Amino acid sequence: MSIADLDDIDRSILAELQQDGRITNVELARRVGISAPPCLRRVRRLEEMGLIQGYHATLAPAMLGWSISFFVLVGLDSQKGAVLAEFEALVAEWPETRECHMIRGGEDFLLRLMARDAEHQNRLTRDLIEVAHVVRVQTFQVIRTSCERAGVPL
Amino acid sequence: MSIADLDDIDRSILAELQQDGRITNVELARRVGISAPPCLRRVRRLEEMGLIQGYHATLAPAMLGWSISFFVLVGLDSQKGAVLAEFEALVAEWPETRECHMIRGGEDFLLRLMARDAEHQNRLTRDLIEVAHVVRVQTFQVIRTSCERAGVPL
DNA sequence: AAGGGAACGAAATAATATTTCGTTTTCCCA
DNA sequence: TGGGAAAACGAAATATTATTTCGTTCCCTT
Repeated sequence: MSIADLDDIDRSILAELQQDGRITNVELARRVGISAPPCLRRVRRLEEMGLIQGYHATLAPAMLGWSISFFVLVGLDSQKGAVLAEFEALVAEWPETRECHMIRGGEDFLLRLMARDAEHQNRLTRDLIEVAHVVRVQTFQVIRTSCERAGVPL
Repeated sequence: MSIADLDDIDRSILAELQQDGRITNVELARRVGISAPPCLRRVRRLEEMGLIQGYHATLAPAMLGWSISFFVLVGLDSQKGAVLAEFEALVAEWPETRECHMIRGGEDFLLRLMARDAEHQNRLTRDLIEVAHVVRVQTFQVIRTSCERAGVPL
């Protein structure tokens, strides 16, 4: 039940499903060079092993009214576990929070948020500054994204 | 052909597919309260409109040997269009590059990279510094990710 | 109120997923 | 190195799902 149990066919399956999560099992089997039943068994096994965590449609943010994406470096006045966990729990409740990474290298957290417009973004930034223990906030507005690959290199 | 053409059922479909991209059309139709044929027609329409850009399996990076994720703030010595485009094209060729955002707010780019181990990460960071026009590099190593939501708020 | 376009849904058909089971391959271990 | 068990395979049968067809309904406009 580890990476060692993966052969080339498994890796091909993962690559194909990462590329197209709605490919049919028949087509997937054809591409990786085995018949449908064992292919499906492999997919189920990869899911059960937790290697495949789920399947998601990728939507177009701008077309849905979420035209602003921005990152925020956040510094807290304490690195105690309870303070960090409290911060994480609070920002995770905001629907605009897409990612919250605890980091090493200058500040404590790097967030990615989405906003419907500039006013919305301003409100989010102000709200963030008001959060308990937050002492520094540095915003990086995304102008354009030239590369956005889902998942892992395969 | 815009967001105005979306009704509540369309939004429900998008939310369901963002949550589970491999749900069957029958189940999707049941959840959004219509029968299968019109549901499928709506999905196809949303795909053609570009609102649904694709479907992807979400894999477990650590289990596949990609245990390190890190962000890098990159500053260049020029903001000329050709220089920016050249940088984007170069880092996009690296398989370890997952995201490359041009940003406003302190530096020029924010990258997200993945590495197999610390040595690999060091090599990537050194390579980045050697890239033409790069004058500043600040690395933020991801210690833990408490929130990672795909897509947009719905 | 009548006409027309768009969307719906039941039913039929096509395609795909999944199970079953006999065969082949792989991998230990004597 | 040979034998045997376990695992994986794939053809075929079955179950489920996707997709098309087509008659009906619902609006919306005039």
